[in-house]
Amino acid sequence: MLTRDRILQAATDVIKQEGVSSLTLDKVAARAGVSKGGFLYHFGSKDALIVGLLNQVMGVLDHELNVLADGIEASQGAFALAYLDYVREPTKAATDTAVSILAAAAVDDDLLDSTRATFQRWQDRLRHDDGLDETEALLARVVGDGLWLIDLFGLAPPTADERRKVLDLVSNLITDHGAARDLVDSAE
Amino acid sequence: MLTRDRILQAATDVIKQEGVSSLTLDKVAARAGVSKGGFLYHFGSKDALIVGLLNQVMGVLDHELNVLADGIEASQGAFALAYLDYVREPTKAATDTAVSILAAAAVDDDLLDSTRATFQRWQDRLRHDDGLDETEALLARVVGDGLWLIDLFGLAPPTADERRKVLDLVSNLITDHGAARDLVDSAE
DNA sequence: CAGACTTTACCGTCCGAACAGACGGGTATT
DNA sequence: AATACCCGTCTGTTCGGACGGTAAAGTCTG
Repeated sequence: MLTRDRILQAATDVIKQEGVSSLTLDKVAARAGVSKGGFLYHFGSKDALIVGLLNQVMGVLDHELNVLADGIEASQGAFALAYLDYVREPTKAATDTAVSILAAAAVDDDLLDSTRATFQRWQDRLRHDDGLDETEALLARVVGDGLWLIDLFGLAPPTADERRKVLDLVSNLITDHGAARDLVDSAE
Repeated sequence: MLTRDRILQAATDVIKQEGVSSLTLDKVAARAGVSKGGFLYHFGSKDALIVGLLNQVMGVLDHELNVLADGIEASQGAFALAYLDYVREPTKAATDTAVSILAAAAVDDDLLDSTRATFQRWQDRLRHDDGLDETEALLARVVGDGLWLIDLFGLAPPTADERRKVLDLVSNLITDHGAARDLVDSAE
C-alpha cells in the first residue's frame, strides 16, 4: 500500500475513532507508520491533507453512485433511485466522506468548495438529465442527504426498519409518477 | 444584556463569520467585550461554553417548534407539519443551532449527547403522539433535517422555489394520508 | 550518481487554563 | 450615618504545552 494512501486511511481512522479535534499531523503520521517529515513530504500542509481526503473519497462516492445508477433499469429516475439506494445501509465510502466533510468544515470552510461543486453536479443531473419531475428528484436528494447527515451526527438515527420503509416510500413515489403529480397538482 | 448572553452571542458570531477553527477563548472574549478572565468566570472551560451554546439554542428551537405545532389546526401530523414549516426559510435559531452542533462535533463528540436526546424526543413525538403514519412522520423529519443540514454545509442548496415545492409535496403527502398509504401498500 | 523518499531535530506561535487581585454594590455592625 | 466587611463580577498577566511547519541530513533504489 502506498504511503500516501496509508496516510489518507490513517487520517480517516483518527477522525472516526478520536474525533476531529484529534486530527493532528503528529497523530496521523504516527498511525500511518511514518515520521512527521515523511508525512509532510506527501502533504505539504494540513489543508492539503484534507483536500486530498475529500478528493479521494468524493471520487469513490461519485463512481459508486454512477455504477449503481447504471445498474438500475428504470426508465426514469435511475440516478435518483441510486441516490436513495446508496443510503439504505451505511457504506464505508459514505461514512468516510461524512467525516472528511466534518474535518474540512472544522478546519476551513473554503476547503469544501470542490465538494460543493460535486454536489452541484449531482443536483444538476437530478434536475435535468433524469426525465423525472424536478421536485421528486430534489426530494430524493434531500432524503438521501438527510439520512446520511443524521448518521454523521448521530441525531436520533432511525432504525433499519424505519429507514427501509421511508426509502421505499420515496422510491415508490418516484417510480409511480402519477401519484406524486396528483399530490403536487392538488396543492396548486 | 447579561454578560453571559453576550458571550454566547459572541461565540455564535465568531463561528458564523470566521469558522469553527477560529472559536478561541480570546476571540470570543474580545468580541463579547470582556477579558479572558471574565469569560472564564462565566464558562469555566471551552467545553462548558459549547454546552451552554447548545443548551440555549436547542431550548429556543424546541420552544419555537412547539409554538408552531400548537398553531397548526390539522387533525393529525401537526408536529410533522411544523417541523417542515420550520425549515421553509432559514431562521436565526435554526442557523445558530447548526453552527453550535458543528462546533460541538469539532471539539468533542460527547458534547452532543444532550442534543441527541432532544432529537430523540422529537423523533418519539413524531412516532407516537401525532396520529400520523410512522413512515410519513419520519419522512418529515428526514426532509426537514436534510434541508437544514444541506444549508449548514452549503452543499448545493436548492433555490427558494425548489425548496417550497418539495416541502409542499411532503406536506400534502402527510395531509392526504390516503395517497401515501396507497403508495406504501403497493410496495408490499 | 541521481532522485525519490524518509528521518531527526528544531522553531515560533497560539491556545486553554490558572491565578492574584481590583472594583463596587450591598449588608451588617456600631 | 459612617465604618467595616463580604462576595459576585471582572481584569491583566502568566505559563506549560501542543501544534503546524521548516531545514537539512540520511537512506534506499535504479
